[in-house]
Amino acid sequence: MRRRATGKDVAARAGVSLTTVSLVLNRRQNVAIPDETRQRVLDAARDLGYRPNGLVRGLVRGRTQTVGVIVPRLDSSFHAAVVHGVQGVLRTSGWRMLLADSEHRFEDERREVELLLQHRVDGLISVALFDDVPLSTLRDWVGGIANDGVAMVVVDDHSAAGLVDCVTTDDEQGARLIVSHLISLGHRRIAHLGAGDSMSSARSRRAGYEAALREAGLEPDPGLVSGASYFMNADEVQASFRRLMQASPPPSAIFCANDDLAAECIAAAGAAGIAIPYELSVAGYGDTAAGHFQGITTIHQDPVSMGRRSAERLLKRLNAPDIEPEHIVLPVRLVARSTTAPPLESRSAPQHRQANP
Amino acid sequence: MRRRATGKDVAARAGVSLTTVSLVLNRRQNVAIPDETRQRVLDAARDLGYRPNGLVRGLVRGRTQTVGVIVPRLDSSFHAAVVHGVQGVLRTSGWRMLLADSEHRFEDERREVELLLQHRVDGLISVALFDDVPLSTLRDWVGGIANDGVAMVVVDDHSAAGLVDCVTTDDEQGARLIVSHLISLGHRRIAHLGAGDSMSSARSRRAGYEAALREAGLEPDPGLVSGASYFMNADEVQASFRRLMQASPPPSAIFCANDDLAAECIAAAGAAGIAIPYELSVAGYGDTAAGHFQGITTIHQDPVSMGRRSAERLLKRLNAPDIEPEHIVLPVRLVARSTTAPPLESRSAPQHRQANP
DNA sequence: CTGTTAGCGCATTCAA
DNA sequence: TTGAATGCGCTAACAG
Repeated sequence: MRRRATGKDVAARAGVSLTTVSLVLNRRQNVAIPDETRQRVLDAARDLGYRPNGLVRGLVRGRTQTVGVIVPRLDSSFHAAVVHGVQGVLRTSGWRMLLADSEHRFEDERREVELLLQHRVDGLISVALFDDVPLSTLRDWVGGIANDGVAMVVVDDHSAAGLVDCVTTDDEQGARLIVSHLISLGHRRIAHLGAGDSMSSARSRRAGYEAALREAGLEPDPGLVSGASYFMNADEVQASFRRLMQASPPPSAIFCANDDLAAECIAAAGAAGIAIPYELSVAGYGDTAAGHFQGITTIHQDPVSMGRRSAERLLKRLNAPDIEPEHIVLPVRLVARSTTAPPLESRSAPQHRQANP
Repeated sequence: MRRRATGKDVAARAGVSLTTVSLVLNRRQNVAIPDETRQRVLDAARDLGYRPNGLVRGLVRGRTQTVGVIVPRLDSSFHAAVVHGVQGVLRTSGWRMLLADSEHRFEDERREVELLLQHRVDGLISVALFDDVPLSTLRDWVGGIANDGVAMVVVDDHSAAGLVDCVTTDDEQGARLIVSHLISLGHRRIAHLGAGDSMSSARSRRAGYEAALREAGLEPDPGLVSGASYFMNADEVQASFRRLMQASPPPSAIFCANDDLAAECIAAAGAAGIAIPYELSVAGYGDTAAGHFQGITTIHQDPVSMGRRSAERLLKRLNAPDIEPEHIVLPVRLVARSTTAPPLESRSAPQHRQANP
């Protein structure tokens, strides 16, 4: 590898000082440099294939124009879309992105963030989803980072709201929309195959579920709630599904915390010989590819926008570090498809399986 | 933002010199430091929340332990999966990743790479897909980078094979597999809705298509090939589809260059009242979510492995810069699903347009 | 308008 | 074993 040309080399070749080179290359305003000189510098730089050293620049200027982004897994389409949104904003603003993933593990995230900070990123965007850490630990950690003066935005989780900027979608409203949809179809026994309570979006979806029931004069039945995580495998979903269906009376509809769970749920129903949506309605959340192609009734959210808004907010904070932390909530909308329908008993004459209300 | 502790601060607090701090923190072998001193340094660093400055480290050491990754679009599941594979390898090796996207535009890629190089990435992984630049331009560009002594791996395109390391899947073999599958079902008039010839994978798929035909003693008919890009929209696909179906005799099967094109093709067939697979077989390529959920017969490839292999190769080259450029070809396999079947004429007595299976 | 000077924070000689 | 000195490549004051 041949030695890279430095600013000094350019200066020498152009017959000027290092300062002049810097001035020309950084297009400083309020410093007028004769076109002739400027051109000599530019030519020399081109001839030498000069590439200003970004590390040094960052070192001297005290900012790197780089933001660190951490997502749980890059192969989740949701997270990839968030990153895409972030990238779109950063690119057009001349920023770079250091990307890391946490594999959903808090310890990994912590380590990765440490590395990002060592590399002096100016800001941090974290799509924070941990199912393995208490809220207080999370808040302590995030608070510490913010306290260090690092700009940070947390996406899709508002556990750290108040400490740093958060960008989420309106999970509670989404859940409310979908449960209200089921209620308006005539369902009264509506179960929730949830995702536990460690992630704020899961908590919000459950809260929306209960709120919608109460608004309709229905008392939430804890026996109709099951599930521990967004990422349960087929067996775990099947177990949860069976537990829910053993309630008495059994639910006529199940609202699942995401589309993947809904897909598994539908599979479990199929295995049990239960016809969807005729005997059982199933709704999901998130409007992923799985939901789309399988015609699952779901809630649409827009991860690209989430990324975009996060990046915009981060850039704003970097320009004005003292603004108050904000919680940005993006709207969602119901997408009614073919896995939800009126319950059996509200249609024609009920058969053996279900009693009349 | 409070001032960050520097190595000097740590040295002062531990009552040692800067050198000692550096020695301790970098765990240099062949330098024995008394446990007592070492511990004092470690404690001081912890107390001060010392974070070694990665920029300076990179500057002084001449390597940043960072690789630049450029993909066309992060919201494509294929590209996201590649990046995920790359990340998996980098993480476990203590490397970081600067990520950029090109939006499929050569000029953007060039600009982004320039920025990455300014930031002194040690290596580059490019998922290079351009439909807008001549092969020679591409090779000149890549050759220039390699010539500069920058380690580079190109993924999913072998246009630059010989100049830098390339990692692709066996596109030609994949196309051959799928066309052979169609032939073995009895098809003789097999069309190809291709993706033009600017991307090497598209060229390879077409080559495999023609090879399979020839191996079966069928002469490729240029009139049965259409299409200009992987990213044609519905209207464009529809136009291509119509053109293909106007051939005489019309094809009984269409091999599309990717699953999305196949999905559009199926939609176009639906709009034309053509039953799939009964009247027309359609095959895709890539085994994406669209293909999976729509039951499209396709070729499975493994983008995560592609990313993984690329990263491994890059790290190897960084440790041994003079190894010869290699072209790594990953295997693919046929996934037969429900959009392909024997052609109409080879079954029972053909009726006018529709018959009973 | 342009050159000189002084760091940025750390790793790495070379001495002690 | 540890410390003092040097330099990585560049920008920003400050002069001239």
